[in-house]
Amino acid sequence: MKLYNTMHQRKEEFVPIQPGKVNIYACGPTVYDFFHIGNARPFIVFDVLRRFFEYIGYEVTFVQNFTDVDDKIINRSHEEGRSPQEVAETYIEEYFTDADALGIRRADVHPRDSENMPEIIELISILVDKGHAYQVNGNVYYRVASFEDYGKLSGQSIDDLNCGARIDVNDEKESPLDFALWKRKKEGEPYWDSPWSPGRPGWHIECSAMSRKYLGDTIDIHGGGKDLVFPHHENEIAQSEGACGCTFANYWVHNGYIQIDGAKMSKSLGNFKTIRDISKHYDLEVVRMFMLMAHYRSPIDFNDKLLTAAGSALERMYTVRDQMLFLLDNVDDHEPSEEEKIWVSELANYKEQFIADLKDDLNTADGIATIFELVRDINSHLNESSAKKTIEAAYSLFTELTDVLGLVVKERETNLDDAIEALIAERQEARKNKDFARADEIRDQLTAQGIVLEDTREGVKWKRV
RNA sequence: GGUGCUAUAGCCAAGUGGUAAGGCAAAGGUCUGCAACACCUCCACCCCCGGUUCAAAUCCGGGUAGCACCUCCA
Repeated sequence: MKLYNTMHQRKEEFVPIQPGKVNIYACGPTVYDFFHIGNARPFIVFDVLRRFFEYIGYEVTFVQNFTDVDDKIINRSHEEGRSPQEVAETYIEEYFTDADALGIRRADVHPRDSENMPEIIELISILVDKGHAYQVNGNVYYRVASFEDYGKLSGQSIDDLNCGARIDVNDEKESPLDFALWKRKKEGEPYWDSPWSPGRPGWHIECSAMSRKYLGDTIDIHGGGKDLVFPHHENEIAQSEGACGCTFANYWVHNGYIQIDGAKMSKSLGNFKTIRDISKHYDLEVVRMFMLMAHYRSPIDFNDKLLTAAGSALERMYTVRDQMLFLLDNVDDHEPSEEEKIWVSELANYKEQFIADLKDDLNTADGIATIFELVRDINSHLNESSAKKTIEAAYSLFTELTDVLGLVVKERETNLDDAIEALIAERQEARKNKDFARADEIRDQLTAQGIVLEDTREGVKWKRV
């Protein structure tokens, strides 16, 4: 498995700390609102990374946090007139609603800041003891100058950063680059007791503390969106490595942005679209398809036209899946022919190719291309005279591959209203009597209801659109 | 100013030295009562200019255009 490691800015062969095992920490959402399509990308990417590692035989431990103590949540709670905890709780639930619809599996652990205060405070204490942090008036800051590797992930020197920094005025800090580990509470804010003051953690320390607690001092993979490289992940490294004196994460994996009209989508620019909004117009599986059709590090533009195209592509996968299920129900159980046996044995090439695609830095775009080659092969080889075993082999491979991507997950619909069944029967009767006007009338009527009819050699079929 | 990224068909998008995957859309065909699905066919001077090489979309140099980070942000 090769992964692009932001730390060294190149693809590297993945070597796990423990053979056969991989642990992954992905930065999760700050739960103060519905998440948007830009947030969704890393959730989907790391979900696929995890599924693929499992597919090729790794035992995966996957941790994704919820940031539930934060300025944005506090602001929101003031706006809504309820407690920060209630705001966080609400949006954690909403996260799962959207994530489920996107086919994102639950992490093994979804830790929250509020539930890990002892670990966060302990980590800050270690940093203070080691001289990497200092206290001023109940606030604790990280002393960036004490960590000589600072800037190694983002490829910048402390001097460069100092030079370009748009710094906030803060007399308490020794250097503008220093960042808060602990903030003394202000009026109306939630707080926890600590050796320094009643207050709350800064916005980088949680990930260091929770990664350490659940996965250990050194982990295999740490990931998130590209915009987290600096300062978030840079600061995490300073905290974690400053505290333990060892490497924090062996591989740093970052996904590219979603753009709107070529510009970054972000909450601050206000040009974002929430997944919840999109779900009103599209099945969210289409969004997943759309994301995976590009490599995770490429920036991708988002608009309705592209989403519609992704929907058509996904539909093609469903069509072949349903066709195989149909054949399995209707074909008799005879022995496969010699040609069929050869064809089945060659299916293994698709699997091999698919694995090679994803092993190359999780190239899902290539993986999907391979699946479409398989789709064409299936469509041109399987029919009502195929042997059941042959169809089963193709079906099993197809679902195996789409499962890795978390696509084609909806079950085939098999039930229709009696009224619609009756209409379909009436239409068949009309067609038999060459009353095509009536037949087309019924077909149009059903289309208007979202039921598309197809007259095939194997009989009439329907699907919902 | 510092640090990175991107530029491939109408649209999207893989491909990192051997002569352009895949999807969407359009066109022609087979199938169909007509459609739809499916299948077949068709669709690329790989941003520009130099260079290295038997061979470059792919490597090197120089341009041009766009984007991002350095500030909360996936």
